[in-house]
Amino acid sequence: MTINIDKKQFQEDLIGWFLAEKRDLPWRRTADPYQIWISEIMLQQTRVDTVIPYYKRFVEKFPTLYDLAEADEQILLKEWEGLGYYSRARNLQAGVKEVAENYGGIVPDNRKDFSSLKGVGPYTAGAVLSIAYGIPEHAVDGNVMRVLSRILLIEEDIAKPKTRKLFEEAVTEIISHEDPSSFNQGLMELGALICTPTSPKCLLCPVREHCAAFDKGKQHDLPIKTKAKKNKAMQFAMIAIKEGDAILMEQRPTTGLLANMWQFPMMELTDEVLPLQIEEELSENFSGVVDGVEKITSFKHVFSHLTWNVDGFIAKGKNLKIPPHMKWVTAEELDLLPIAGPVQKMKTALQLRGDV
DNA sequence: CAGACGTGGTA
DNA sequence: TTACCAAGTCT
Repeated sequence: MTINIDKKQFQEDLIGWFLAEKRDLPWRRTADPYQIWISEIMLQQTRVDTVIPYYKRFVEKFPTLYDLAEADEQILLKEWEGLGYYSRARNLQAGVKEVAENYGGIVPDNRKDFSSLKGVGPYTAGAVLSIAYGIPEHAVDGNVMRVLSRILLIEEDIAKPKTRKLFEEAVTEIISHEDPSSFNQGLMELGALICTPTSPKCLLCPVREHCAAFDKGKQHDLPIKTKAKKNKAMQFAMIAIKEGDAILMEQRPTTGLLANMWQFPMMELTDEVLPLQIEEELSENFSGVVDGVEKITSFKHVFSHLTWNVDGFIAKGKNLKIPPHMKWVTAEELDLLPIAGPVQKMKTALQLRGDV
């Protein structure tokens, strides 16, 4: 591709602006590749304001790479609770363990080795290598594609995986070799503060004079991005089964949605269900007695790709035979289990009633 | 490659 | 309310 900008001047304008205007973020106060790695994983598809408190707690709880490598997965997931995309946490720990075991605890300083780690894709590899080690590697995220699509007037669909390579080539071409860290971060910071998806602040832009879209008045038409499809709805009954003070919880499978997280036992519904039907089905499933089923709440939880419509019930259990992925917990133990959004809503409903 | 994979903020 | 988004990666 042909790039019609003055590279040297562009780098100077971008980096100069970044160094003067950059936000004071927690992960910009460390030079530790491990901590920078954590920040990049947390920031995937997640807002800066959301990440800040999680990042602070996380590095305090797991200050060194070895602290995380040795951490119990339930503790780890509990720290990640509410951040979403939970496989990021488990992949991060898998990556950290590999560094501890195979790299002497030193985060690899080259793309080939670092990219081989779980959860480290092309963006994260470039981000950590450039920010932590000052290596001139591309780090192309959504911000960078939006910013460069405007500056270079690139009209490819950024929703297509193939397009990212085009931007990686562009960055490789124009990245500063004197300060690749500020260059990459500057591109992203510009996307976050100035070159925003809607209403870009072009009059405040430090690289306006390099921008082909601004020159042609097309900044509002870029980037080109095909829209996502809408998600599907599912119906569930979520049942809080109590035997005395103990409450029954189940752990989700090790793969897929909310992997290894905990929840109140759930039944997928095909249509409207009555408390009596729930009693029958559960009594049969647990080879015991489940009765006193009562609906206590109803809510909707929207994930990125699907929606759960949940009816929440309470019930009493006697002499239940439970499978290995379930366990009885006290209210205190319940607070230690990692649970995701919909389960949080159910737990809140129970707490309001004084049931847990 | 298309779809799975969370959450909370904003228009 | 609907839709889109925000520093992506894995299968």
